[in-house]
Amino acid sequence: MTDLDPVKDLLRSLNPPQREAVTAQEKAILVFAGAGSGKTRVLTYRIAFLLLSGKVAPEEILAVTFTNKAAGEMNERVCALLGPQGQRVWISTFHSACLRILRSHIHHLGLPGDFVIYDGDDQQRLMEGLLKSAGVGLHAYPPKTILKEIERAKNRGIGPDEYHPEDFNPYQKKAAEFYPLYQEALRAAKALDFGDLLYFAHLLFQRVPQVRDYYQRRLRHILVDEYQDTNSIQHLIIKDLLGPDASLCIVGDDDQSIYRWRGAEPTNILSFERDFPMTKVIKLEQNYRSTQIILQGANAVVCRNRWRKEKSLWTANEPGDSLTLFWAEDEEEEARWVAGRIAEEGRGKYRRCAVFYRINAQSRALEEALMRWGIPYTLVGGVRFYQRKEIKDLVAYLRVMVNPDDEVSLKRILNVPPRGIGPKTVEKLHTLAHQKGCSLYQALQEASAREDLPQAVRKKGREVASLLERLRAQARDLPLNELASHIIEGTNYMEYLMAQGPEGQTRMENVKEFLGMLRGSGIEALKEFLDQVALLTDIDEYEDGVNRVSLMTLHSAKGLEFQVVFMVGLEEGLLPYYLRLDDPEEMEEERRLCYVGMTRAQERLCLSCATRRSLFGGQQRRVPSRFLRDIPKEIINQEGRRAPLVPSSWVWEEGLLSEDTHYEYD
DNA sequence: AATCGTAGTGTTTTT
DNA sequence: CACTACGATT
Repeated sequence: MTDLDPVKDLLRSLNPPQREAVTAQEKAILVFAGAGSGKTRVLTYRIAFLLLSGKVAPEEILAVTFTNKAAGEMNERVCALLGPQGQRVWISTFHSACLRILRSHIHHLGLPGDFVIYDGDDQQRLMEGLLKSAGVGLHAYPPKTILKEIERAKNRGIGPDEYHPEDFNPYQKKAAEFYPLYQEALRAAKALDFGDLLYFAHLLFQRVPQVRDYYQRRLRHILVDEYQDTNSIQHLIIKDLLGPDASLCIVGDDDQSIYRWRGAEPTNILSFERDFPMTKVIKLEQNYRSTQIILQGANAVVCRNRWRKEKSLWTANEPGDSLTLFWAEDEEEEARWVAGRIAEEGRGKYRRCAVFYRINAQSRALEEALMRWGIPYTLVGGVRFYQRKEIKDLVAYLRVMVNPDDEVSLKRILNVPPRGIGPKTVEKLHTLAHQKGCSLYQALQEASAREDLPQAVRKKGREVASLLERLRAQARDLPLNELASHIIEGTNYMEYLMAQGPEGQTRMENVKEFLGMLRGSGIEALKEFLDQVALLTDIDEYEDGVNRVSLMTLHSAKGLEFQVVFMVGLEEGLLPYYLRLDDPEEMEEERRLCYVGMTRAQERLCLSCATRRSLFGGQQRRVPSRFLRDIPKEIINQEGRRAPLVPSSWVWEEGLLSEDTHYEYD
């Protein structure tokens, strides 16, 4: 029987701390939510609770999630609880939220609202151009490294004029030099990079108080998920948005912080109470997801971290089966074992199963084995769909339709497919643009009228310019898929791909798939599409509900759960990854990564490692991961061959196991 | 300007 | 192994 009071009805299914988190009235609420403790539920119920109280309107709530997919799911769940008014709650990622804010207010900063978003690839091309024209060697100063420094600065809210690192290393020196130039180039291209989306949002709030006040007045409740993975600038943005009377509820788990390398500051959550003195702290420690044994194993791994908030996750679930460990000869045997095990465990219900690995390169052996067993699978991530050359080419065309000033995109397509506009011609166009102080696109328009340019250049220029202009006119109101078809026809793109042999075949498939994904018509729909594409993540593309095994990296696995989980490659150097062994803090993050993977499992957790593995070209002898060693052996059931016990005298070839890492199985 | 071949290099995780 | 950069050739 359901209660007539919807609020009571809502709260009945929650445990006491969950209920407390949902109903708390404090201005600052910090929820430590262990893995599988129902935090998404708490967040959605809290939103529902606020709305049902009748004192809060949907527009007054902002919920920030980590991925677009999570945002979409939360939106669905809120709507399921409340009906259509749930649609009006603002649920979004940091990046999407900032994008929306900037689209309507960035003009206050003297930037146009119809900017495009540059991804890492675009950033690199842009930086490459700057370095080249400044005569800086790309080998001595890789664009990537410089960009990393700049991004680091942006993530901490440091602008181009304030960037003066104290312990200048050569890269930082170059970064300091090029940061302003880079920003200028972005501005000229009417583009913002990922970092800018956050940095400019913060800048906007700082410089233009009336915009900040508008949001502060409007937003009475802000909720943030995965707070352990926020960086400084995101923390600042939350503070900007939070008005004096608004309440902030953050949810997170320091044990699941796995994005420190990307600038996330777990201190944001750990020192939250210091930032907001009257914070109400709630701990969700009951796990509803996993068996006791899975939890015990995961805890054994993570509790060895020194830098963590003490907590005790427990479950009322069954003890469950032992963890399974398989010691393979090499990665192929490992993959065969996984496939065989899935055929058995999955019993045709493949969607129950997932395989996690540290790096994408590991997926290959698994794919081959699964294919051989006839087991359907989906690969999350890897070479991202929108990162593929052919797709990026088409996206570049579409971008130029919207924003001809986008120089990186224009340069990308100027000679794709090849139409005789090589580096020399581009150079000439560039000088022309420089002389006239106009954009490359305008220079292209004018090229045909210039007597001082060679015949060939004028002709080619005229052809491309008129093609692009024609398409641009069509972009105004044509359905997007038709527009894209016109691009393909107008450029003979398919013929170009066809000439690339068998590889071109798959590319053509991709292009066709891309065409199928285009919806709507007109320039506004196009803009919206481009925004979406820019902020898409691997996991956003992941479609659950299909009956397939899921293959993904441990990072992508965050936030998901599966009945049966396989974690492969539990070896020193792979997990923990060899590049992160020296720094103890990074080492702890590897440990958390392992913990995140393990806690995704509901019923069964199968672990594996190999004694030999060919990776990066060569074959390497491998030693089992120290994380395996931390799991009490009473809960491990070794399958197949008995594990080769690892004598402490084994020192890994590359010296990754130092002598003080006493390494012994008994 | 385009294309093909070779040599050399460096391999994470992603908004 | 896969990718790129660069150089020689068409």
